[in-house]
Amino acid sequence: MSSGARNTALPFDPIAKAAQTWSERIGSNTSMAAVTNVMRVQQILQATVDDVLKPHGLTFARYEALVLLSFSSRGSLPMRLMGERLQLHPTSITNIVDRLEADGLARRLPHPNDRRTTLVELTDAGRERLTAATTAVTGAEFGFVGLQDKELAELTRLLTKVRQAAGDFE
Amino acid sequence: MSSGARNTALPFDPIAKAAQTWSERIGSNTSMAAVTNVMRVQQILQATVDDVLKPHGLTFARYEALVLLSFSSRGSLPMRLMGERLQLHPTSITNIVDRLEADGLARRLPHPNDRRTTLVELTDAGRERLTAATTAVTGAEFGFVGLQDKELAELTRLLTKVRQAAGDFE
DNA sequence: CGGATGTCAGAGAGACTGATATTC
DNA sequence: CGAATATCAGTCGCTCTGACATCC
Repeated sequence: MSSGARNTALPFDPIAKAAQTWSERIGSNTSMAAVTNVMRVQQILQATVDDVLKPHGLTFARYEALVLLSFSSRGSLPMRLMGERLQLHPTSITNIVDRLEADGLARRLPHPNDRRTTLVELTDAGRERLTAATTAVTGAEFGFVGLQDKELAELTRLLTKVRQAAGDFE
Repeated sequence: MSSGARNTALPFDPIAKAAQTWSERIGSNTSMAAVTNVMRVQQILQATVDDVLKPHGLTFARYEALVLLSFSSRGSLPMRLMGERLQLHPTSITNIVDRLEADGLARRLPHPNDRRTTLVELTDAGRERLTAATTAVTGAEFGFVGLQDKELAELTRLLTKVRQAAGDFE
């Protein structure tokens, strides 16, 4: 994770070049170019955000979990619900909560009515850590550079459409 | 990899909901929403493409490497150049080429002039595998659904702008 | 009983660091 | 000599599958 292969600034866009060769030899390339771009931009954003969060002892996945917990109205969330919102496998949630708990940022609680369920809530340390991390990550604009707010909104609109078509939500 | 947490189709968009809460409590959320969308769409695309490629014994990373090799004019590429084009760490290239070679899809060759350099070229089996995989992956439109060609092009334009601003190319 | 919830063990692919041999 | 190329060993964070205990 983090820095990656970002030392070399190529004199041309390798993805655009591949897209052109693709269209010459294979055919329509709009999907292929879009996919490659999503993959690469995700890689860039992940590396940047993780770099920013590293001094705070967080990864983006854990940061997202903290944000989610801080947004819950009751102050705690069942693990199952966390997995649903973050679109993560139950074992991934277990893993993330394990690490947050080991760092003293979150705490497991028994559910009052349903003993199958485990609730998770932020600790005071978790809240403080989240505040500091949020300052850092918004200061870096989440690694997002080069786009105006209007373009960011358009990007969000297009990607949301994809998620909906893929069945992420209704 | 592959399927992931895609069983649950939520009745609402969790990312949009988080973005709204974010703007109420923290402030401007355009970067945050865009980043989360990129992360999630990448996850969806990766899972879909890997599922399609699995019967062909390939991952997206290996598929990309095969495409790159097939696009080279001389029929072979130095490993260093592969890393540059695919934006991958040298050890990742070693890893990928190891696997392609183990599957008989690519072959290492000594460089005629520079004995530090290792060239990689496709085998006939690699070319055949690539053709079959390309048919499969284009048939699935690389997992990209819900967007018109025009929107795909716009998406590519925006993401390319991000990559350029991030210093991927000049 | 069937279904839901969370955990554990094990595996996998990808990416990193640090060290190393070889060659220019 | 320093710089470049590729490899190897080890590590890490994340995710998955399959099995399991517990509880509704």
